[in-house]
Amino acid sequence: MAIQRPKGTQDLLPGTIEQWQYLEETIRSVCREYGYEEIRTPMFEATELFQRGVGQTTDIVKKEMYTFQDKGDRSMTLRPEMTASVCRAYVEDKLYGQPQPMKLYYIGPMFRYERPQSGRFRQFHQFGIEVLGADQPIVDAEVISLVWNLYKRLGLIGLEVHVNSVGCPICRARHREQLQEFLAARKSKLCNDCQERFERNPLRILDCKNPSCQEETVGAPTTKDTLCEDCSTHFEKVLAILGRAGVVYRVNPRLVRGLDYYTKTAFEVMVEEIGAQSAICGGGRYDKLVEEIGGPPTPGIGFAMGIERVLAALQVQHKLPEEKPKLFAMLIALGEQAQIEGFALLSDLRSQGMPVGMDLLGRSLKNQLKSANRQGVRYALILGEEELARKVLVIRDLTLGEQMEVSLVDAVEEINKKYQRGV
RNA sequence: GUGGGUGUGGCGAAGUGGUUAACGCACCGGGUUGUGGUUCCGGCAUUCGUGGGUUCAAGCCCCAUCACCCACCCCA
Repeated sequence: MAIQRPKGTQDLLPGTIEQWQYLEETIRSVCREYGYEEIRTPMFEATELFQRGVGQTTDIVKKEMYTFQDKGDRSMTLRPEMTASVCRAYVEDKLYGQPQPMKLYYIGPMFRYERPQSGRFRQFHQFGIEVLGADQPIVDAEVISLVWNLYKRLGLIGLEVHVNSVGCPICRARHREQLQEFLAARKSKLCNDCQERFERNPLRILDCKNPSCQEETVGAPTTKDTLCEDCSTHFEKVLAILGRAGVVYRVNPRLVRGLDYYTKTAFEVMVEEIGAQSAICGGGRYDKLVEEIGGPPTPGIGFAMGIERVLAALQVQHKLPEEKPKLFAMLIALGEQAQIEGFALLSDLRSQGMPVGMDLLGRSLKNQLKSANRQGVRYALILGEEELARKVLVIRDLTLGEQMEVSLVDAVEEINKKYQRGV
């Protein structure tokens, strides 16, 4: 058996790569409009960065990291997410010394060692943004509204934006305590998974899909009941701004995010119809993270969006742009001399910005035309010995089935005219 | 890590023990000397993921193995 690509990775081939480019271009223009600048960080980092940044107790760190020893016997890890890296760069490159806040975005591959399934890969791609150095509720609203408007521009429908506040470390601890108290009596009625979650992550029980667990958690204390004054007003302000901006959201008091670093605002965007992994975006505020990895106390907020999942949603909703012909014209040269002259003509056309091609397989006139037609090329530029002798070029419109002759000296100009007209 | 499903040419897909492995699409070539899109003709799997086994005989049965898919956990 020939060598195969590693499990959970993919080759992006011509035909789909255009969809990626379209999505990336749309992302970049929305980011530009919101005043975000791109950041690129290494694809691997010291393992410790993720252990501290993402959190020792998370599944990502406990079982999903691609970790290896380098030749200097240092433990390195392929990045499973990028927030920790961006915060590391913020500290290491002293971005706190620049005008604040830093508004950054990234697009790139992430790596998690998991069993692949629909919408889940070992190498997957995320677009994300991070705002560092601003703690105002309006920042939270801007971040959420950026994704919202991106999805709107892409034409996605049927999305659900869930918003919650997980509070600061103080009220979060109180919530956890009250929740455990509430659930203690019902623990035996919960599913096995939830019984395990009881100690490790009781908040997650609220999110269990098991119907009986949902029943048992009715009336459980929510984050909303336990938020401190500061967290609660922050949350209210975020919601007010979002509402006025036209973002349709749902407050979901059961929304808890999996990564340890979140504080206050947490949110998630879901689409059904792309399979079990329906979250296409997740994010929130992380006011303690920069400090955690050794930087100055700095508030932060961001999100990560799964490129593959958004593409899947665009696909099922038929919102991807149609495939366009790659070439505008195809030169059909007959005879060696014509091939040499035609090749030079192509160079001229290309230098004017026109995408043009010619047969590279030595095919007959008939098969060259057939091939041009199948590729959806609009014009065939026929140059044979006869044309060459008369210093003319036949421009054949393959859509209309009509052709005209132009003198070779005027050819580039004539073709360019058609190109500019878009026909 | 756990459970289920699938594996036939570039793609889709017949075939459920018996001579040469349907068909469709795509691709390549041709239908007399330089004009495509329709049509016609031809080419394109010594072989059915891989390795064993059963049998006179296996793509079809058994075992193992690998790969992919889906779901759980969790997440983008």
